[in-house]
Amino acid sequence: MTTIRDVAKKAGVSVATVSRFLNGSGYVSADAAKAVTEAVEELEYELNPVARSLNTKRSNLIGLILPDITNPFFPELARAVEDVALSYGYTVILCNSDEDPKKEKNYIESLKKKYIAGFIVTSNQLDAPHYANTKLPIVALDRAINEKVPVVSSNNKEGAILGTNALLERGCRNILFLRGPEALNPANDRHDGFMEAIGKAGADHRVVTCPFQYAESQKIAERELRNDPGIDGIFASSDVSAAGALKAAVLLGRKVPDDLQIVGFDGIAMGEMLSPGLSTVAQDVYKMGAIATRVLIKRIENKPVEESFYEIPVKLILRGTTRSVE
Amino acid sequence: MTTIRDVAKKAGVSVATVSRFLNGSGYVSADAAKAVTEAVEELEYELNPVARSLNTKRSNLIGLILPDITNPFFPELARAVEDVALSYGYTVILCNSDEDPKKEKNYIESLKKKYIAGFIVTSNQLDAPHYANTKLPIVALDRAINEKVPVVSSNNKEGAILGTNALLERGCRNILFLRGPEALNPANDRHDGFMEAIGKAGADHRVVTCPFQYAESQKIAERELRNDPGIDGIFASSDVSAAGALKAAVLLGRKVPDDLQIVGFDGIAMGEMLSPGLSTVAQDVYKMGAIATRVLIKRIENKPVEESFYEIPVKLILRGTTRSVE
DNA sequence: AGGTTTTGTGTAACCGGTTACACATACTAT
DNA sequence: ATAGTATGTGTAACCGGTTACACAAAACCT
Repeated sequence: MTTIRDVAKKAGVSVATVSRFLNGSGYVSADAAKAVTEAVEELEYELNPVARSLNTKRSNLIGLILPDITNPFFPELARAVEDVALSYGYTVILCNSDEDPKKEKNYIESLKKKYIAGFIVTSNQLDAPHYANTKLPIVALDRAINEKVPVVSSNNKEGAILGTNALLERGCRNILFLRGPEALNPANDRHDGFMEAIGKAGADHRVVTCPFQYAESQKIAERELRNDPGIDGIFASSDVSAAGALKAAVLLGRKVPDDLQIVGFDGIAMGEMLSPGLSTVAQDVYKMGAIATRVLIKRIENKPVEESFYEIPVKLILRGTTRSVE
Repeated sequence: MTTIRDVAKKAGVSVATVSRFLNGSGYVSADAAKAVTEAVEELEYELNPVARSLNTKRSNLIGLILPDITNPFFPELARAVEDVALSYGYTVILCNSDEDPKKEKNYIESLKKKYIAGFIVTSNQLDAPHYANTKLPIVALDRAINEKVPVVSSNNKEGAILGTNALLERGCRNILFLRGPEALNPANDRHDGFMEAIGKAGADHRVVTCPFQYAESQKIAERELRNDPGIDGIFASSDVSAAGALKAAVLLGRKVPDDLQIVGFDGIAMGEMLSPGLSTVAQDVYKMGAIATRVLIKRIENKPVEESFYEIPVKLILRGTTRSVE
């Protein structure tokens, strides 16, 4: 392996000059620059990032902490993070936290020892005191940690209004809202949006808390549909819940979208595979990940960050679980 | 930050002794061990992995190279890899290759500089010459690189026989097989299995190549179903293709499973959300990832590896797209 | 001309570990 | 008693970079 000393010798300069040239720090004459460039070329020198890390106490590692990559929401996020990180020369470390603060803390501490450059943290938990102490650059998705940590999230409230109105405009007068867990910021924002839209329209409605899990959602939807056969619309706070509701409706023999219309939230790929295809309020997950990563890298590189709150617009996608509006 | 020198001073021994104790290498007396243990405790010393890496030229980083984490097959795999890696003290780096050999090569070379410990490589491409040169431990999923690289894969042929027989046993006499791309090992094994089972039964059949993509699969299935209304069974080489076929069938008004039965392959979570639920030959993706990681870590740690080929059994999951057998 | 500032470079310490080697002592075997 | 092995420890070089500091030459002042 060729080292910086080999390069220095070949170029007839000192290692300090080589290092300065390579880092663009300090003064280097044109002659020296040329000699170093040539030596690097000839020796096919490549800087050793570990040696560099050891004394700069920096690295190009980014930690991506998420509850579970298996959750259909996260792969696309991870993909975006990795794409952007790669394009800036960073490497992504995958951390499944299972929402367990202990696991999160372990990741943070063990990666800190590797001089990790920063973290992108996705969690459903509202608070996480152990992040507050961390001096490292962090960007959060969907949750506020403190004022100094930039947050990227979807325009959840607007999205819920969009979704609710889609049902109202298509004639729904008795809407079941499958809201997500109270502990989740986004779920609460969506709830606010739903209430606002439904309040304006003055339509009948019912709100039920429902985890973002398929089987459980199906069970809850079935119960609600049995209890109140008059329900003519379901707005679910996640596509997985919507899929459960759709399954329940089909099993109960409810005609979708003729008797019952359904709108989900998230826009995961599965939506189009269902029959009928799931209408949904789609988040631009890729964009969320990409922006979060760009913001993080700006922070890491001490470049100015314009804002500390980024709201990504959502988009209504209409498929077969809603009728066309007359 | 406390260093090994601080510990040495506090314990009244040399740094060499501390290092030997910490690594369990060389001789350390009981007295010295005790003193070092106490000093470590009191100073809350934690070893710096970067400094260690620099001169051992080793690390606890594992590279996970896969085509695209967004593909529903991979999140579970990634999860398994990360779980097992974590339990052995390793850290996982996520690499989306897009099946691009250039990207793969870049990942490998840039991670080599970080003294990465090994790679788990998942790819659909059959060959990858640049892996052959790498001296690093590698474990492959679903593809052979060379004799020295252990391979983990599903029992694809058996699975295809299982899936095909499930259709035959339920009365299918004219089966469409949506086979995957010729370039993929697993797809070819599944094809072999299908041909063997169908040959034994002597049933009518048709084989069509079909990418593992939803929209395309739907189109192909629709075309085939129109061409031959007598098709009473579809065996798809992936669940995504099966989902496309199901959609096509529903849109054409074919009754599933009464007129047409469908079996997929993979066992992704989406299968149960479809209506009717998708019968499928499920791979134990988590297990594949877990085994691959354990084998890799054994190789990294120079422990003996029993085999070089691990075949993970598949499991038939029957849901609504197949009838119950009389 | 002489003083300042800017430009340019090299030496050597340092980041925080590991380990080769030399040396010392204790235990065995003959 | 004596060589030979096992046990135990410390010194210092090394991994491959970065950077503080000292110093020299050139460029810019007034």
